Amino acid sequence: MQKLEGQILKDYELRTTTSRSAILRLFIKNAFALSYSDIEREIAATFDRVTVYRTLKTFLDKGVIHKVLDDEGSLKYALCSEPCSTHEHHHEHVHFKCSTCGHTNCLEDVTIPMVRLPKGYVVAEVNLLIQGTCNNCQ
Amino acid sequence: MQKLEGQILKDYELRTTTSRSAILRLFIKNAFALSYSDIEREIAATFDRVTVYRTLKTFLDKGVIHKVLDDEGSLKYALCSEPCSTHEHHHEHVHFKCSTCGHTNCLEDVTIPMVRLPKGYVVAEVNLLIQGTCNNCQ
DNA sequence: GTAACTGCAAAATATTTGCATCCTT
DNA sequence: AAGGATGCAAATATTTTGCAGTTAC
Repeated sequence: MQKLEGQILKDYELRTTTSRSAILRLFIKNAFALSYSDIEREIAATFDRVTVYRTLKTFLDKGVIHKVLDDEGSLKYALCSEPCSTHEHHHEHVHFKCSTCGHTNCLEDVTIPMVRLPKGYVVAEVNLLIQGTCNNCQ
Repeated sequence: MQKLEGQILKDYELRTTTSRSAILRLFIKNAFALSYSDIEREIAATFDRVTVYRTLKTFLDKGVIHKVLDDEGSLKYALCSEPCSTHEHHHEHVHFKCSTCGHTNCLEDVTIPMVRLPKGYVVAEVNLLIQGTCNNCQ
């Protein structure tokens, strides 16, 4: 079952405020990554731009959400999954961007195969962005 | 041997102008990916900001350079290698960002292993961003 | 000569900061 | 009550557009 926003805020020791709850709810409702403007589009009427910026920053700092790279270079954000935030060593992210529906989401179950790097390189973190067509848009 | 900027411009059927040559020379000189501000820092005195933006756009459109995703979400650019621009099917990029020196470069020789995706997903393009320590910074 | 490129000014966007007020705990 | 969060105003940064003058071919 999906966690509710109140619980998430409590878990991360964040105060429950209207804007945080609303933004979190957006992330919960949409399974895919949201850009700043996605969020603003849905919320701007209610909350100040600055609040949205600051809330995202707080969530990032606390590890509630993480950055998702878009192929165009625009940044998006997505909720961190349980393992992502609790296990220190979970330093891999696989994101899939569907070129049809335009949505980007995390593929939690996909693991990145070992990559052979040239001598002398040490890997700390790996990010994989895959583009193509998702199962819904086939 | 490294190609010279004049040759590159000719290859891509672009007019040879002072700013294009200068910006290309920057990319040739630096083996790593450059952000817009990296470029401006070195060039701004000589060329207008707008020219830099437009030149980068032209280079992107023609395939002279490609976008490099940064873990922070800031965009960088790097020269396309021969195979990158000539072979239609070269749709893979591996970039390595060293957390010590901060440079990001393309690992041309590294190929991305096949990734097993859930049923229904079709892959068109893959981007891998690896972070860690590069061979120089060990 | 002509189409393409550049620089300047200015518009449009995006992001950050300071501060007074309000709200959660 | 107190510290943290918000909203507003405004500063700063980033990117885009229009247009007139210049340049490569």
